[in-house]
Amino acid sequence: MGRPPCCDKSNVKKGLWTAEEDAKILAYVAIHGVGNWSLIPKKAGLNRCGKSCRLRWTNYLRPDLKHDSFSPQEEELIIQCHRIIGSRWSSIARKLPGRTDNDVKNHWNTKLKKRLVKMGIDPVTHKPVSQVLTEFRNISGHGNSSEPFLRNFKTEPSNNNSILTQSNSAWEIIRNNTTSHESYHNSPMIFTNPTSSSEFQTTTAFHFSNHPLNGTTSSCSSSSSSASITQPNQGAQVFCWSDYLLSDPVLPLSSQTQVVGSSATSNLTFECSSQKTASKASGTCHSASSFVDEILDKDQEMLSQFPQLLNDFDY
DNA sequence: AAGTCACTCAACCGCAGGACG
DNA sequence: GCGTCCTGCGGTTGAGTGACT
Repeated sequence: MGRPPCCDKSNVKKGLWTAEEDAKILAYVAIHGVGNWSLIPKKAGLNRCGKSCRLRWTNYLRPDLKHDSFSPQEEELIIQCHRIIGSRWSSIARKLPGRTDNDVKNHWNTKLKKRLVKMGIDPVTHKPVSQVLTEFRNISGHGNSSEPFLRNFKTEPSNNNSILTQSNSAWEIIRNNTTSHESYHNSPMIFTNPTSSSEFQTTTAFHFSNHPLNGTTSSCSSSSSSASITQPNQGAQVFCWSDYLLSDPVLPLSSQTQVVGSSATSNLTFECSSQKTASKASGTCHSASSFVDEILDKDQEMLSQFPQLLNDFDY
């Protein structure tokens, strides 16, 4: 059972705001200040949802907002921030005085993303598209582009943007070419750590072509500046990935409790720079850890290594 | 001039988390 | 601990508008 609606939607006005409605909001806020948005429509004489009033104030009426176009410096900052933290628009907007998260989000989606695509840069990973595709091919271990999920990666040599005209990014193509089950069983899943900068960006790909559910073995690889690209089955350290599947409702328990390490049944490897992770991964399975724990560990590791990078953002 | 298309951006939606009783 | 309310957030939608045919 979901939450009840914040207001009677059948009786509230929707759509664009009139100057009169704006004036009512401004007058009310000037006297009473912001807050208690659910009461404002009634008190200010507006036939609007309180949430809508808050949004109108936050995104348009606030006196500290800029309404001019984005400067090149602001655009550069958005791109840099997006590269580091991804689509956390509110955090990015806090770096841009006078801009709202909605402004930043819209500007990214309508201008900056397309600009990067035109430049041949994947707007998700902020890497050159060619590099993303090369890494994908390498990581997947499927150099043969006749693989169904790789067909879209065939590019016209004369048109560097041919891929991206079909979708927003190589990342999306990868996602779009996999159903949820395909991604589990047949296709690589690539994760980009949103808290990493360009220099420290970590792209991790898990290749489940030999998922236990298929009755065979599994492979996994990770690539980053601090963790070099490792082809499946070539990793130096054994990664007990099945630990992370213990609570996976999709998988039968018997398939999830695969033992690796000395076991020959798994070829899965995971190379990483974290000593903590490495020690955890070497030999013994750490069944108490979870995938989330691993990500948090990674965040902590990054925080300790590059505190000045992450201090700029609110988490 | 009229119709179509593409783009922009204001606004909406649903979800999550915190505060509070 | 639980339910409710409020607020913040990110994704998505659709009206408005200009460019193009």
